[in-house]
This record gives sequence, C-alpha cells and structure tokens, in this order.
Amino acid sequence: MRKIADSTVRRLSLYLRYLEEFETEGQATVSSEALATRGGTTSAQVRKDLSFFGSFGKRGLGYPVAELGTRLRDILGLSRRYRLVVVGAGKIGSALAQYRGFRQRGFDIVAMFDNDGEKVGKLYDGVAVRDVADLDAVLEAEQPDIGVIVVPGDQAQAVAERLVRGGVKAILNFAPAPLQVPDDVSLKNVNLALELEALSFALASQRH
Amino acid sequence: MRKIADSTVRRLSLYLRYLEEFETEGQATVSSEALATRGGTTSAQVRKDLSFFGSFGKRGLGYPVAELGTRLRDILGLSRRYRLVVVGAGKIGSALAQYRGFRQRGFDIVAMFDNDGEKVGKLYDGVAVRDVADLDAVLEAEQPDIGVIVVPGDQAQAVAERLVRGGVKAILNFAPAPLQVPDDVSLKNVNLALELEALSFALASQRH
DNA sequence: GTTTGTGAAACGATTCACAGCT
DNA sequence: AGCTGTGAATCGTTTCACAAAC
Repeated sequence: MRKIADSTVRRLSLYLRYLEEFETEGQATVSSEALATRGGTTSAQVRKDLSFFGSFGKRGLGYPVAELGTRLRDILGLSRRYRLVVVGAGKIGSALAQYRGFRQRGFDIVAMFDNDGEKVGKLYDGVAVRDVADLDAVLEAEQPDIGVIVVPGDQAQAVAERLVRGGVKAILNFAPAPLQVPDDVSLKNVNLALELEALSFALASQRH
Repeated sequence: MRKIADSTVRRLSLYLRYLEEFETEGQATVSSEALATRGGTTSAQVRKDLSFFGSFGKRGLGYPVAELGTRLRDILGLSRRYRLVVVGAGKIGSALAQYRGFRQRGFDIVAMFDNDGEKVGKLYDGVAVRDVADLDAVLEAEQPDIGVIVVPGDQAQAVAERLVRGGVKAILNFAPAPLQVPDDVSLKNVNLALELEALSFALASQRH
C-alpha cells in the first residue's frame, strides 16, 4: 500500500470527528469546504486526503456524511476494538487508565503494570496493577495490540523490547526517551517536555 | 526573525538533552555525527538545524559540548523560568501538577483551577485548586506565561479565550478540540485519541 | 585527515486550477 | 451551477556533496 503521511492520518481522524458532529446535526451530505472550515484546513486538502483512499463524493453534491464516516472508520481501523497494556502506574499512567475516552473510542485497557510493590494490587477503573515481572506472561496470555509506556526514561527501552518480544505491534511512548523498535512495530511519542520547550522557543522568539 | 520549522525546534530540544548527557559523560566536544546517532537523525540535519542560529562548531573538531548547550538553552528560551496555570484538575490535570519534570526544567505551576466544588481547595504538590471563577483575577495578579488546558472539549475554547484576554501568550491544549487563538499566541496540542487512532491506522495498514 | 557550514538537488506535502460529473 | 477528483505548480524540508577551516 502507498505510504500515507502521518499528517494525513491525523486529519482523517479529525474529519471523522466532524462527520459525527454533522451527523448528529442531521446533515446528510457535506462539502469538502464545510469539513475544511471546521478543521482549519482547505477544501483542496480535504479532497486530496480522501482521494488517497478512493472517491467517496458526488460532484456537485459533496460527501454522504454517514457513509464517509463508515469508510473513514474502516480506513483508520476503528471498526474493531483494541486491547492495551499500560506499563507504569504512576501519575500519568493511572490518569490514562481512568480516562473514559479511550474505552469510548474502542481502546480497552486489559492490564496495568508497575515495579513498585506499593502500587501493585491497586485498582484503576476495574483494572488491577500487576507486578511488571508478570509482563511477559500476561502478554502471552492476553495478546494485546498496543503497549503504552509510562515509565521513567531510563527504563523505557527495556520495556519496549519486552513488549516487542511479547508480540505487541504498536507502542505509545510517554517516556522522555527515544525508543528503538523494529520496522514492523509502529511507535508514537508523546513528550510533554518537548511541547513546553517548543512553547518556550515561541515565547523567546516573539520577545525577539 | 526567519521562520523556524517546528520539527527543527523539537530536534533542538533533543540535542540539548543529548548534550547534557555527553557533558555528564565528560565529553568536551561532540561531532554532528555523534549527536545524530543518538537522536536517530543525520549529521547533515544536525548541522543544518544549528546553522539557522549561527556557527557553533570548529571544522575538524566538532562542537564544544558545554558552550553549545548554553547556546541552545538561550535559543530555546530556557535560560529563564516560566509560570504556568493549569485549568482543569481532573485526572490528567492533577497528574501534570504532580509531575516533577516540569519544575526541574524551569516550568512552575503557579495556580490550578476547576469548576467542580469537590475539587476546589485540594492541594497538588503544594498548589491549591481554585474556583475557575477566579481565573481572570488570578491571571491579572500572577501574569503567567503559559496556560495549560485540561478541561472537557466543549469548554476548551471558552477557557482559551479567557487565558488570551488575561494576557497568556502560549497555550498547551490537552482537550480534544481544535482551538482558535490570535496569531501572537502560540498553541500546541496534545491529543491522545489522535495518537491512538494513528496507531490503529498503522495496525490496520500492516494487516493490509 | 576530520568535520563544519552551506548552496544545490531531491524529496515530500500543500495549494492551485480546471476538466468532468451531477 | 456546484463540487469533486486530480495533474501540475508551488512551497517547505531533508539530503547530498564539497569547499573551507582546523
């Protein structure tokens, strides 16, 4: 399959949100212009993004809201549910576990892990924290799709390697450390320090 | 000042981390190649990124570790401390408040807000949660640099507008909603749902 | 000999503009 | 007439490659 840019995929996710909004508003069709306005992009961009996957609209009319939504869910792989494991039950890890939005959108946390005996056994939204020593066994038993890494930076690479060995094919990394994973494993990083420093740079530039 | 790409700024932040590592390792100089290897990029990229701001290296030798670190901190605006307000004291908001990494890197949370009476008055790492009704007054009194939005999506735009009116020039938005802010206000978005959906897309594509 | 700094080339993403369908 | 789908043009970023400095 043709390589799709990350920026395109992110916009598709946004279009799907807007389609759901248009659907609850009772709109049957929507133009690329209308989607663009809501998403802060251009109509040409919307059409180009969609054209990578097929032609879903009717000239003169626009796109059928409900049907395009279904197609986007298929394209994004959101017609199924995903099984997540969260490694690290600190502040951020436990906040994620209790965030309802994930479950709502099809992402179920099936297990949590920590290496701190104090935290092992705690329940977050019905999921018990297990000892990280059990990680490999649980990966084998539960066959999760996605691993979420929320451990200190110096432990992140080791956790990533255990997840990969356990068959996980997608990793969301919150640790402030660059991870090496095989080509067939997808990796997304969320680095709060980097975001704040980008804001710091912008503030410093403004001030001249 | 010449427009610097966001991707460049993010790499500069990473280089700074690596320089700090090299410094504790006792390295006096470092080559663009060495920085590139640690950061998963190329030596040409490192040199190009740095060249936007000056020429910091010596041909045949590399870059002086300590000095380049100082220069990068200046460029990124990290030679000073920043004052943050966090709006929303839910799971993610309170996790952020308790995350020591921010303070360590120069970002001090000076106030937190919530509209839930249950949460008002709680202390997170020494910072009390105040009623969001007090937001405008506190902005005036505290003159914070950065606002962090951690409220539900439908309240995010209103909070952003109050922050902007209160003089905040940089916003970090965790709410899953696109925000409109004036051109002179910097905005970074962290959208966990979008990251998970990008992983979902990658998994779906892999499977064909 | 080594490594920087930087124009030029290559690549990738966005925007333009219009032919073609409804 | 209205709006999509898309090749061509533009714009921005990364990579190449080499002269200059040490």
